[in-house]
Amino acid sequence: MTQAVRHDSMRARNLGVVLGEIRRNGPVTRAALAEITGLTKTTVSKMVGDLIEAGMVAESGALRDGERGRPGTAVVLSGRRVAALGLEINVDYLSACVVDLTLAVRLRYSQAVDNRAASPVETLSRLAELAHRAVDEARREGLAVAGSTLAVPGPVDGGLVHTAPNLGWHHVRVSDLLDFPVEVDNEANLAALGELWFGSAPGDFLHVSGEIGIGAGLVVGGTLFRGAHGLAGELGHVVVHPDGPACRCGGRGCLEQYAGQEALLRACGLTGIPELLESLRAGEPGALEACERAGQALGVALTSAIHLMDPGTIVLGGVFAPLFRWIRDPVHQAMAARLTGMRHTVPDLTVSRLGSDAAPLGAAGQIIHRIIANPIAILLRR
Amino acid sequence: MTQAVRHDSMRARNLGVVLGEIRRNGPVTRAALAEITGLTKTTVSKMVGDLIEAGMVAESGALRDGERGRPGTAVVLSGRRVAALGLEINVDYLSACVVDLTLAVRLRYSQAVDNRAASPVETLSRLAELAHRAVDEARREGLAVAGSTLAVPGPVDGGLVHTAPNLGWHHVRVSDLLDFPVEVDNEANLAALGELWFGSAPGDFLHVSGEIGIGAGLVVGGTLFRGAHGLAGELGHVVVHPDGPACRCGGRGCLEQYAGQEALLRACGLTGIPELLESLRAGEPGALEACERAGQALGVALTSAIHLMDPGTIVLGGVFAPLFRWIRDPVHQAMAARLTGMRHTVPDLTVSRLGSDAAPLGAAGQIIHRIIANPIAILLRR
DNA sequence: ATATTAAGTCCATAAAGTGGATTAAATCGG
DNA sequence: CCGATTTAATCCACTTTATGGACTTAATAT
Repeated sequence: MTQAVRHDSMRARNLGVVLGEIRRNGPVTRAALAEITGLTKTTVSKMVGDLIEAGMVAESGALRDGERGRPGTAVVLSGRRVAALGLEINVDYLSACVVDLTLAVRLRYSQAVDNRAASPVETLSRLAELAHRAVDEARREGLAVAGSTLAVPGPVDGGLVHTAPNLGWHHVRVSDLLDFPVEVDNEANLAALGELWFGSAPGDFLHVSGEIGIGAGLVVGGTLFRGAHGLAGELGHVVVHPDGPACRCGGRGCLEQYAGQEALLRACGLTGIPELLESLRAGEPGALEACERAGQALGVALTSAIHLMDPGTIVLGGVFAPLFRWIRDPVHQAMAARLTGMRHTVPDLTVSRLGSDAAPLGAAGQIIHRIIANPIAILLRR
Repeated sequence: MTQAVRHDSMRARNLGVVLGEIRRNGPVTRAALAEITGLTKTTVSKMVGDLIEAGMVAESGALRDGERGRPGTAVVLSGRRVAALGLEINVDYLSACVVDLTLAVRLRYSQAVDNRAASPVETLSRLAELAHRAVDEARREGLAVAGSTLAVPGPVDGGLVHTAPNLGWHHVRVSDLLDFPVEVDNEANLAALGELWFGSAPGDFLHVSGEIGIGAGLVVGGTLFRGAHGLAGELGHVVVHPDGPACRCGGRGCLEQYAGQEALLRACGLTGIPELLESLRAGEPGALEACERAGQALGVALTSAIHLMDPGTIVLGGVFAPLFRWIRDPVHQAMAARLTGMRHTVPDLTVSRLGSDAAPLGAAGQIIHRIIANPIAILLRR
């Protein structure tokens, strides 16, 4: 439902529009912003002044473009003051990063811990420690951390982690166990947003994050698609073969049974992804064939996903990123053979540059993007 | 990208918010609207006055609710003046309907024509005739038709019908061949919206429209999901069996090859849906088994769709509506067996009450809903 | 050196919503 | 049955925010 607009919310929204255009259009003059937004120069000037005062925007010198007439002074986002904290809990590590308003990564922490062996309380208290360290260090650099988001490997509904099978979590309400406010979201969702904001993906893509399970995040028009209950994107359980091997989800022939990390390693008799990469580089036939098969299955599942969700491009991330060289062709062939009749073009198949960093970056980016869309909260805080 | 708000657009938006709440909350008093929207009574009163003057809202008498204090006078949407035209071209008929602002169907026209035998120009000139008749008759009843939408059986991108295989259309730009402005959209999309606004579906569902092909429209939070190029929802080509029979799309084992109208009839050796229904009612084993198999395949495809798109409920429409009695159980069983491990609940499986009327109703409803969201265009026209 | 052009600021004005006061029309209690 | 209370709707002076034209500033062109 659309909300009513009042004078204060009009101003709040317009501040967000101006700040958003400053972000999109790099160094811009106030006059250009007025043109872009449709607001008057007066209004834009006043807003830019407020944003500068709040430390969110800075003047970046005169913009001499060779045209005649008085040159404008361009403004850009400033990373000096406002920042956000991105957190991730995964099976064998914790990580945190601090990102400023320009989306520059300012701090990065990582800690190897086996979280399967620990209780949610233990894990979260370790995480809190990491988070406090990050916030303190950020403050020493003059950054004010305006919010934080936590990525967890499992479906999340309104701050409640329903199940994170690989962590052994059930019904964990994270906010009850942390001493600072945090938003919680699914790792695959945040990884897709990370790819959107920090990677090279355009505004429409399906990001496949193959970790232990296989998740996917669909971004359409720069917005994450979440479905009715926030459970969309479970690519790992798309049916590849209705009579295939039983899956831990209760179904049969799910993609995870063909292209999941465990299935992949089992198929070539290896114990870890590093070993698999080594075998692939050595050209061992068993490893190559296992990848070929996994790629074909992934191509079949992606075909269904493309018909249903119509993504712009496909970005392979997580463990599929290092394996890209070897799975690209089988995936592409399986898709091309099935899709060309219905669509003029088969979606591009690309690889994520971010790998496992995508989720915490997306987590921090989510806060930053919310601030840029609605900077009034920061203005009022001062 | 969010647009800047100015005084005029603030008013335009708030008018839409007020009108939307009048629609949602049935007969409401001005005071209640002020509470709901967060605007003041003064503002709401002024807007309701304007909307009444434009004939979009009417007072519906005093609302005596037994509470003490002065009773309010309730207002409701008025269907007196504003209306929209919904049009449909399908393989063997043309249809048109006029719907007023309250979503009451005021006029309905239908014409049996074999559109496969006709050129797009012929078909569209017949359609124009039907449309003009509808608009004239509506005017005689005091209705002003504010816009129209046309449903076609095939993917549409910005007014261009790329291919409508069952009509034999290729690259038809409809607006060039009609003498009145019309929006064009895919039939499955509009059928889903018809189900949303005229049927009994809640705001989150996947509407499956099985006609010659099998399409689907996903509605999330009352909004249709279209994907990156408007091609989302091609349920008929979700892969059920990667090595199954070849499909006209170039793939193998698509759902259409198991549950499409042609496959279904071929499996039991019958020539039409009426005959199939008769056989089913007579309990003939061949027909029952064909339905059982089609239902299982549909259940497998829906399982993939649910994992990927997380719909609230599933609504079966088109030819699946009359077959519902016989396919419900196999579909449900196939879904339940595969889904229960991952989700607490399997989406409800319901049947559409609208059948083939869904698309033209959705077409007209789309115009009405746009007017309700942005009534300023109508106010200015007077 | 002067004309022209464009950027940014100033200021009076307009548009729209706010909030408290007022009037209207009910119910409640004695 | 009448006054007190309560809620609806309207009225009006005021606030917030954006507008638009005038003005100032700083560059290029002639």
